[in-house]
Amino acid sequence: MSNNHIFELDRFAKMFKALANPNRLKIYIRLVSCCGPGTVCSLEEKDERPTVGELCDETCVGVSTVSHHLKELSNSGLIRMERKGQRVLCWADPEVFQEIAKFFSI
Amino acid sequence: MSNNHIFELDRFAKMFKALANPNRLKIYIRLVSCCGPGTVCSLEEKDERPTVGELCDETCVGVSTVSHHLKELSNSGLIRMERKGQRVLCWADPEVFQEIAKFFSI
DNA sequence: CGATAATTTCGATAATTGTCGAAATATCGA
DNA sequence: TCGATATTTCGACAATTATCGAAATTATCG
Repeated sequence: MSNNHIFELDRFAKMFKALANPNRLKIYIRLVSCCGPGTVCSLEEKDERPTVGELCDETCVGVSTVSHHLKELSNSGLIRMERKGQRVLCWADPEVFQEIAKFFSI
Repeated sequence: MSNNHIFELDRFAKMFKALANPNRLKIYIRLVSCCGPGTVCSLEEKDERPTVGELCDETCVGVSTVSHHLKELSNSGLIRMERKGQRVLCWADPEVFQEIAKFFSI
């Protein structure tokens, strides 16, 4: 942030936009808490990754809305999604998380 | 983030929303680079704080738009503004910056 | 194949946003 | 008080967004 990087303004703005909705932020925090850097999930325990339906239950918002929010989080690069049979597993991208952390470091 | 805080979801979402527009993000980065934590400006050299007009020149966007963006950044808590004669000085709130940094720390 | 379950897409609607130029307001200096 | 400069407010408009339920899609299991 404070260094003279040619800065990927639009990319970061897009990520912040993805975090600008309380429901999406809630989802993202949920995904970081289970699958962020430093968690077991981010290494091996991929079973911890929640599905779309589980996130839907937790946020108490319509499933189509959750699906839409997840797509936006995914498009911004913050999270990843992968089909596993009938379900789609979601997790926060640890490297991108670190990138933002670095953004906010002096 | 990873600790069990009762989390101020809406407040943070609002701050991220303020950063979700490229022009506002640009302004915020500008204000952090001169008036953020660790900079001289945040301590004593308050003369470094840019005015609305200066930010307008740097962003190449209409003055009313810049004024509007600054208000939004200010409303979210990210920046502070203070009238000094004819001009209004702007700077990033160092404590809030730290708060976000902490948010993105493990 | 047919039924069931999970997820996405579609279509719609109300609400919000980014931007501008013009007008209004505030402050200073002479 | 008048004129110049800086900033905010106003009014407008096109674009985007959050949300929902219904329909379509994808995958699993008998």
